[in-house]
Amino acid sequence: MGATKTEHFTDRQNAIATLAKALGHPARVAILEYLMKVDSCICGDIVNELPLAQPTVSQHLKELKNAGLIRGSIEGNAICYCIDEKALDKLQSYFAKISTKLEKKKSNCC
Amino acid sequence: MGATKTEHFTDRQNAIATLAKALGHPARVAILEYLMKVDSCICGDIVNELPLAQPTVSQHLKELKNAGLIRGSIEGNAICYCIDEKALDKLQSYFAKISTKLEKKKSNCC
DNA sequence: CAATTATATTGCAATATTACGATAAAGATT
DNA sequence: AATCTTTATCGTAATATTGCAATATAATTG
Repeated sequence: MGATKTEHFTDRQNAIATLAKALGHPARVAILEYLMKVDSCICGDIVNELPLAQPTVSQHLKELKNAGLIRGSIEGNAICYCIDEKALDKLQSYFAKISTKLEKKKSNCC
Repeated sequence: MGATKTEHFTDRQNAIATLAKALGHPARVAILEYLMKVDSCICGDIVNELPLAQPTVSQHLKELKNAGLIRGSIEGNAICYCIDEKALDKLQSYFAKISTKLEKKKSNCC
């Protein structure tokens, strides 16, 4: 055991979980926010912004990329990372939908 | 190593990461959606809805509760779980803010 | 082409998560 | 009170994550 039983859940549930999991670490939230802050996707220097060693940051970037939250394009010998809006829109619309549904119900319980 | 260095990040970043992490497993997304679907917070039978053993579900519920996404109240010998709207509003407004910011920028890169 | 710069990968240790059987706890039912 | 129902906890195995030093890779500069 120890491995998530993804096959038992819907694609949609797995997709949301994958995105959420990618943001389930403060370093990755910080990376996202840094990419938001700088106007264009400044290449590099994400490492300098974070209180973590370069290999660790590289790994977090990889996870964000695997989840589809950021893209990286080679720019000389540096790499230019930027946010993938589609993934964030997915999260945004998911939670927006939930919030409006909750609004309607105004929980008749607890 | 292996432990997240939360102390190096802002409270806000940690808070978002905690909520996101809690939804970083499809079973917990499924639980949330089930609680949305049933009108009132039906007590019990979450176990029957999920393809996981009872102790596993109990553990997932605990994590959702610890993250503040759900609340549980004792109702006889059963327990009535329901969504905590505040936590979901936090996520909703976070991603809404990000989406509008991204909209404005229309990424001048990559 | 040697040295530098920027990022990725490897390998590994520490810790966390996932899953479940067995069992406990606590109220409900008979 | 004995049993049933419902949920939690314990113990444990399998796997995943986090973090970093060392090293590799690849483009850039001198």
